[in-house]
Formats: sequence, C-alpha cells, structure tokens
Amino acid sequence: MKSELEIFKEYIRGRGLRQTPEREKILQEITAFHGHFDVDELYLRLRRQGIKISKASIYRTLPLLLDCGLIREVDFTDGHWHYESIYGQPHHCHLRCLKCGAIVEFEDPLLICVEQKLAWRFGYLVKTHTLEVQGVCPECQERLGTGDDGGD
Amino acid sequence: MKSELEIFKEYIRGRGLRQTPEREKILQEITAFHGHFDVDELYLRLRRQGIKISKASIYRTLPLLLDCGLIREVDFTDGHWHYESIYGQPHHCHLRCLKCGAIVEFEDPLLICVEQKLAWRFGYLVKTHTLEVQGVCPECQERLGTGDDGGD
DNA sequence: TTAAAATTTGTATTTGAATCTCAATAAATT
DNA sequence: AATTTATTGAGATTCAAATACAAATTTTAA
Repeated sequence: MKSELEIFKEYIRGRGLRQTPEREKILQEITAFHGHFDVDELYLRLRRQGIKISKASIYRTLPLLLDCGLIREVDFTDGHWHYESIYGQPHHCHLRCLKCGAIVEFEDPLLICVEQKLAWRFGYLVKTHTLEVQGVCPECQERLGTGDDGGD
Repeated sequence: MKSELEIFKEYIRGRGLRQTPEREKILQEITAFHGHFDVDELYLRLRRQGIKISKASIYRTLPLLLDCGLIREVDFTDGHWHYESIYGQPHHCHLRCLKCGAIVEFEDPLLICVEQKLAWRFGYLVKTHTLEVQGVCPECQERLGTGDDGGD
C-alpha cells in the first residue's frame, strides 16, 4: 500500500503543484500523531519540534490533504474545525460525551446497510457517511449522579 | 400536543426571561417555513415581510430555541451554521448531494440498533445521533456523466 | 550549473460569522 | 403609573479562515 507521502506527492504532481518541505512536514506531523487535531494544535506541535511553519501555510495545506483523502473534517466544536488522519484507517464514526467531550471511535456494519438502502431508494451514488452519536459517558454519569438527563 | 409557541413561552418563563415580539416573530417564521435555514435567510425572510429584527437578535434567539429543543443545528456548510425546526417532527437524518447540495431527509430504524449497541458496549447514556450520508444525486449523475467519481 | 518562469512562503491585512458593548426601549412586577 | 431589570438595535469587537504582496523556493530546461 502506498504511503501517505506517496499519495500526497502524486496528488501534488497531478495537480501541477509543488513539493515543499512545509507541506511535507505538515503531512508528516499529522500522520505521526494520528489523533484529532485543529489548526492551533498542529501549529504548536510543529513549533515544539522547532519546525516553524506559518499558520497560513497550514490553512493552505489542509484543503489539499482533504482533497486527496488523507484527512477529513471531524467536527466544528469550539467554533472551529477539527480534523483527523484517515488514510489506511477503516472508516469509523464517533460517540461523543455531551458533558466532557470524550470521544469513542466505533464502526458498525449496519451503516453499510443504511447506505445501500439509500442508494436503492433515492438513486444516489453513495460515497460516505458521517455519524456522530451523542450521549453521556459512564464517568460523567457517575460524576453527575444517575438522575442526570444529559441536558445542559 | 403543545404548540411550539407554548413550549417557547414556558421555557422563557421557566428561565426568568422575557417574552418579546421579536422572539415570537422569529419562532413564528421558523415554524411557518419548516425547512433548512441559516441566519441570513431567516433575516431576509423576515425583512421581506416588513418585519425588521436585527441579526443580533436572531443570533441571540437561536441558542434559546436550540436549548428548548425546537430547532437543531443541521450542518456547517458554507462556513456557517444551518438550522431546522424539529419540534413535533420525527427524528431524521440527511442524505446530501456533494455536487448540488440537495438534501433528502430519511430515517432508518437500524440507527436505533446502533445506538443500543453503543449504550451496551461503552456504557454511554445515549441521547441522540446525527447522521449525514454523502453522495451524488441522480440528477447530478446524469448531468455529469456516469464516469463521475463524486470527487471535486 | 545556471537562469528564467511560476509557485509557495511568511507577514500583515482582510473577510465574515458570531459575539459583545452600551444607550435606549420595553416587559414584568409592584 | 412607577420601578426594576431584561432586551433591542447599531456599531464595535473577536477570532478562524482567507488573501495580497514581496521575498524566497521549486521546477524546468537551456
């Protein structure tokens, strides 16, 4: 299987763009970390390693990584986008705690059935799906008492 | 069943807030329209009827309507939030066309199974879910040719 | 290897959605 | 009707994201 870097280089070439150390470092950091991140976190993580890349470059590189399918937008929490590396990872969904924000990743084959039914019923060429299930994690249930209703 | 306005009034009273014509007009317009909307659309729709309410008031009222469960955030397309009225409506998910933005609403009982499995497996108190399935609608498949891969 | 051509970078600025400030107004309570 | 307090509207502010521009870097080819 091709590495993320190979995928990215092919994409860059295919689009007539240029390979730059900044773009490679950004991709490298994202694939090395492998978790949810936002622009600030990514910027700071690079800085801590002595890698000085401007936020403007990060903002310019993320759409490229999105476009070639190496990352995806996860959610719009806290008034800005969060991302995650997805290449080579099986597709997964998120279970989010409404109280503490904890995230559990899961996958359920039933979603393929849902997709297939939709394709048949509405004639769509189905590409992917984004599912977030919201609830209260066991720790927060404990912490807040059993009578908690999950509201704010 | 209580009307949306009754629900809202009870919420307002319960929180020690005030009933104002602005808040009522906003709610009225949302329930009358019954579709997806964003702040600008709502503002313009009110304006077209000669109802002058500032965007600031709309921005201040939406969180109240969210909080009492009359509307929900649908997506963050175009760099800003979109909403929809949900009171009295059965929960539903969205199937979105990646090309033209068309939205089909659907519901699939399999999602209840998914929720139940998550509750059991991770101990979460599951509240709700948000599922968006992305693909290409029949019209866009036609328009763009069958060889289209759904990318941009 | 060098130079020309075109893209990318960083800095500073701009954009736009969403929030906040504050004086004027209006709702609730007495 | 008067008092208290929340809400409104206009404009200022905030912050993530996008952009302009000059300097630097990559690419291509001579």
